[in-house]
Amino acid sequence: MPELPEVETVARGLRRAILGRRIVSVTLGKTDFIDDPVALEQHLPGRSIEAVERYGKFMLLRLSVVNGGGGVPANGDAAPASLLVHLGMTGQLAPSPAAQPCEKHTHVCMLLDDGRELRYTDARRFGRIAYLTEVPLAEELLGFGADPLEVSDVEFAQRIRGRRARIKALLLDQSVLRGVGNIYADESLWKAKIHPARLGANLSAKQAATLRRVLQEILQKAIALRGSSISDFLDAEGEPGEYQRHHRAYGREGKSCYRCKTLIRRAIVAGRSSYFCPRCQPAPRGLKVLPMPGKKRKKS
DNA sequence: CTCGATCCCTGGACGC
DNA sequence: TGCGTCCAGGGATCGA
Repeated sequence: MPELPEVETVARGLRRAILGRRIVSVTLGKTDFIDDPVALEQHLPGRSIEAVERYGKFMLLRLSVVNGGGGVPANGDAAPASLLVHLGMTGQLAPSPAAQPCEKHTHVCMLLDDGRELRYTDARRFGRIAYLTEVPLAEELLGFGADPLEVSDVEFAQRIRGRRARIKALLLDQSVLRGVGNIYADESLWKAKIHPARLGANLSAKQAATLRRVLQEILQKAIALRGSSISDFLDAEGEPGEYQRHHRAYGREGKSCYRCKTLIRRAIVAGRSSYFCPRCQPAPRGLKVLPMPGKKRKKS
């Protein structure tokens, strides 16, 4: 489940592996998660990858302007463009030798000028790929919130304490903060001793400041350990991350809290499994969060 | 504004 | 072994 640290890890790996490489040709598999598949086939070949950036959970592969020997390219690629990639739940983007058989669920193959292929595989296809020129890209990125690693104390407090939504929902909301997902939301709330169902507006200034600080510490540490590999996250070198060993809340239902030994519980908050210590992270008064609707099925 | 429900998708876990 | 069922979750969307 690639969140900010995992995406940052992949982006760093790609920078080392494919920067400056030219895309020779593109082969597509299933394309229902690609904005405009034809645009990839038309506009990627001939361009080189000039930069790899991360924006929240997105990666941005900056493409060179094509200038094939003097004239304006026939396909109009004389303007800057980027390949926007979201890994969704199960997406992987990594180079492989072209001779190596493709993994199952490989949906995009970009042959590079050094005999490798940059391949995108994604079993569930919750990811997204889009070829975008400058203006559409800028519009695309407009709606996103602050970078959690950069956000100031004041801005963080404004974005959180000005809202009556649950803090868990706010942390997951990409228009509030870009890049935080379920794992790092739960980890930071545990470390800050804040219950996920608390309302943003009800956090004290001190709690908001603590939350911002621990969120940044956790994200930095997770990046240093190359992300969390829960089920199938692999970086651009095909290696798993290590941060899952440091999880204190996420996925630890029924295990004892590292601080107080109370058993970690799970509840659905903001529509997501949320793990917390019921003692360290006291529930807000009047909380109506059904701790786990049992085996709730579709209503009959 | 905020909420929950629903859908997308497949692999893996689990029950029988 | 093999089936059926449930579940995970980021994000879009829609109705309450």
